[in-house]
Amino acid sequence: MIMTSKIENQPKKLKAGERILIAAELAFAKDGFERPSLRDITAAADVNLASVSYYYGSRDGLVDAVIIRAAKRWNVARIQQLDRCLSEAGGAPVAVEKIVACVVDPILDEAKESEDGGGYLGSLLGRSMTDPSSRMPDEVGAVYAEVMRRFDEALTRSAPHLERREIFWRLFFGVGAMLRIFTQGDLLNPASGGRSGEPDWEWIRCQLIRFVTGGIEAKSTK
Amino acid sequence: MIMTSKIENQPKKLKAGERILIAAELAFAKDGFERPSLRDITAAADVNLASVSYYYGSRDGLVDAVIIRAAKRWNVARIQQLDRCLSEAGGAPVAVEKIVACVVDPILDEAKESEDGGGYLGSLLGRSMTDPSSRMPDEVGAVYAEVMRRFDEALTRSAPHLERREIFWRLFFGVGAMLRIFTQGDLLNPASGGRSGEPDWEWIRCQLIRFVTGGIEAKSTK
DNA sequence: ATAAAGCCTAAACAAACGTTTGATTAACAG
DNA sequence: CTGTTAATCAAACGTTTGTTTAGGCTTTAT
Repeated sequence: MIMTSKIENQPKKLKAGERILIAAELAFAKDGFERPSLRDITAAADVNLASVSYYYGSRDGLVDAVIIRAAKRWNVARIQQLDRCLSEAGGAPVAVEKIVACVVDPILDEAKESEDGGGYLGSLLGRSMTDPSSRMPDEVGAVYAEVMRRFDEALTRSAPHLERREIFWRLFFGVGAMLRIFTQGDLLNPASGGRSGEPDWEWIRCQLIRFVTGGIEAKSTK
Repeated sequence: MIMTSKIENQPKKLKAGERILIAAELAFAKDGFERPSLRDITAAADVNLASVSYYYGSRDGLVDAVIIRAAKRWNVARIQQLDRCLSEAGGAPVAVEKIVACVVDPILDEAKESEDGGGYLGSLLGRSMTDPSSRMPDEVGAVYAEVMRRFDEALTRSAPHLERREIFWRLFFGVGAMLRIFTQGDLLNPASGGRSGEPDWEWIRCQLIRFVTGGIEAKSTK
């Protein structure tokens, strides 16, 4: 018989490899790359423990896969948004503020839309760049290099007062400022400073972009 | 006999509790709060494994102790430097740049002087604020609150264009920018961007301070 | 239908972990 | 000295870890 085996193939039923990836991404973002055990992850994904070895070879392989997937997703979105800005400007330099937005928006958007409101997925980025256990896989290093090259190119035109290495470091600092939103646990929740009911993503975004833009536009140390 | 028991009490021979703390601080800064095992740490400290339980109750207790020790050290230095600036200004508002220096210098100085050049001790701060496993102990939360209050007070006078919550968030971003120096592993080493022989701490410090100052002085979103 | 490949699973593996124990040694007070 | 407390130690405890095994099930191709 044909129909008996699987009743339906609705979106709920992904293959084990995918389900692991999704569960692992959430677990790593929440608790770091070290703490979640494969038993935790596979239980959440509702797959067998051995599937991790089958699909990713080892736990480290799974960590790499999660990082690669997220990094590509973010960096593709960054370059797309930058290209859009560049074509809109039609040859003229793009405002620094807009370039900064291209760097941070893909991350903030994803965090904003994350249903648990905590920006777990955004915090994954923070961890993937800060955790000692996350050795940057070569595959994703190349993607970052390309992104860096593109933004360096754009800022060379939009912030001509800066030296080359200053552009690099100030972008670097800007990313650090953004990561801080995610890596400080329960700061987006109420009771921090003001009694804001829920994290006001748009306000924070404005604040971040203005801060980073101000930092980049600050005068050179030449 | 009296003299036979201990030949000398030179600085090399600290008590086990201290030696654990020192070894653990280095290990946690290098590899995060999760990875180093108590066997690694006690071996490096040249003490018995059970000493951790004896002095700190548990592994979590040791993590807390390391964080508390470092956080107090840094925050005391920050407030001291701020007080010095305030008294030098003699009632007038202190330049934003100087306030920023008070926040970052205690960390940068310690990293600079760290013999292995990698700023491991500075990276400990980054981890203590980013790692999911490092729940901020209450004892150190109070210290941070005091530091925050003092710097908020100073910036209210030196950056009067900002709302209260803007001051908070921009300081927050500034710390994130600083942390980035430490949490990106081998970026301070050569082969990154320029072929600088060794990390030029003074240049990086200037760059960081200028970036953060520019971010804080950027116009309000009011 | 039969074979082959891909996918999934329960069970077991050895290794490493944090913690506890009980005994031994050092420090010190009366 | 004697007695008491603090500090250190080797050894073992019970869990939990990532990984492997061997086999069953499903799908695809011949």
